[in-house]
Amino acid sequence: MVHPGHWGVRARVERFSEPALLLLLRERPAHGYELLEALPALTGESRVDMGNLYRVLRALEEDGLVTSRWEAGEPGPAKRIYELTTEGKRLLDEWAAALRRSRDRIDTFLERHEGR
Amino acid sequence: MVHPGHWGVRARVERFSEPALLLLLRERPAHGYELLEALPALTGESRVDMGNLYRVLRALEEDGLVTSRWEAGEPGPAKRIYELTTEGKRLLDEWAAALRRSRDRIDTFLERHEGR
DNA sequence: GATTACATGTGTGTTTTACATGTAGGTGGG
DNA sequence: CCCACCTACATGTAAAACACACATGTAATC
Repeated sequence: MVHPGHWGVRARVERFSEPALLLLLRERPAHGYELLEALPALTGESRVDMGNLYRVLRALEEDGLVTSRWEAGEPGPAKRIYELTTEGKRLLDEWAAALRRSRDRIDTFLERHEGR
Repeated sequence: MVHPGHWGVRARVERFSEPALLLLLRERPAHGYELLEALPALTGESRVDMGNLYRVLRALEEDGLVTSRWEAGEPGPAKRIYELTTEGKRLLDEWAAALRRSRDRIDTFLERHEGR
C-alpha cells in the first residue's frame, strides 16, 4: 500500500487469524466453515479469506498442532472437524505471550503520542 | 513462515515502522540515519531495514506527508532532513486511532485466552 | 593513501495476504 | 428431474510487505 496516495491505515497484527483460530479450537473442536464465521468477532475484520484459512489449517495439521477427522452422516456436505493438540495449545500460549509484548509496544507508542 | 515446522510467532503490527517514523518526526525533524538508530526503541525490533526506511520516506514525501531539505555545511556527508507536514500529522493521528483499536482487539483476545 | 564510519540509496527474492476461481454434495422449487 | 442455490473444502495467482545483500560518496583517522 506504500505509494498510491492512499495511505489507508489498519494496524493489523500479522497472521492474527492464526492465534484466533487456535483459541476457537481450544474452546471446542470445529470445522472450517464454522471457524470462518466465528473468526470476525475475534479479528475485527468483516470477513476472513477462506483460501488462506484452509491453507493454515492444513499446515497446522502437517506439523501436528491440530488433528482432523471427517464427519459424515449429517445433512449437508461432509465436514472436516479440527481439534487442537497439546502442541497446538503450547503454540497458542506462545502467541498469547507475543501478543502481550505487542500490546505493550503499542501502549508505549500511544503514551508517547499523547505527549508524555 | 507457514509450513516448515517452524511456526515462529512475533505478532508484529503491519508497517509499524511507518507510524513510529511519523512520531519521531513530530518530535523533531531528523535525517534517515538518525531515524534508523531511534526506531528500534519504538518498534522493539533489534534493527530496521535501511532500504525499506528510505523507500517509505520517499513515498511519504511523494504524497506530501513529509518534506525534506539537504543540510550541508556541517561535518560529515550531507544529510537529508525530513520534517512532518500538517497532512503527515493527520496521518499520524489516524495511525494512533488504528493502533488503539488494534490494542483493544488484542486485549479482548488475551482476556478470552485467560478464560473469562 | 587505506581503512573505518557516516549517510543515502538500489536490486532482488521471500513471505504473507488478498482476490478469483474450481469441485462437489445436499436442498428446495418449478 | 433438473436447475439454482447453499454449504464446505480447496487451489491458483498476483499484489503487498518485508528482509537481505549490495552500491555510492564523503569525511575523519590511522
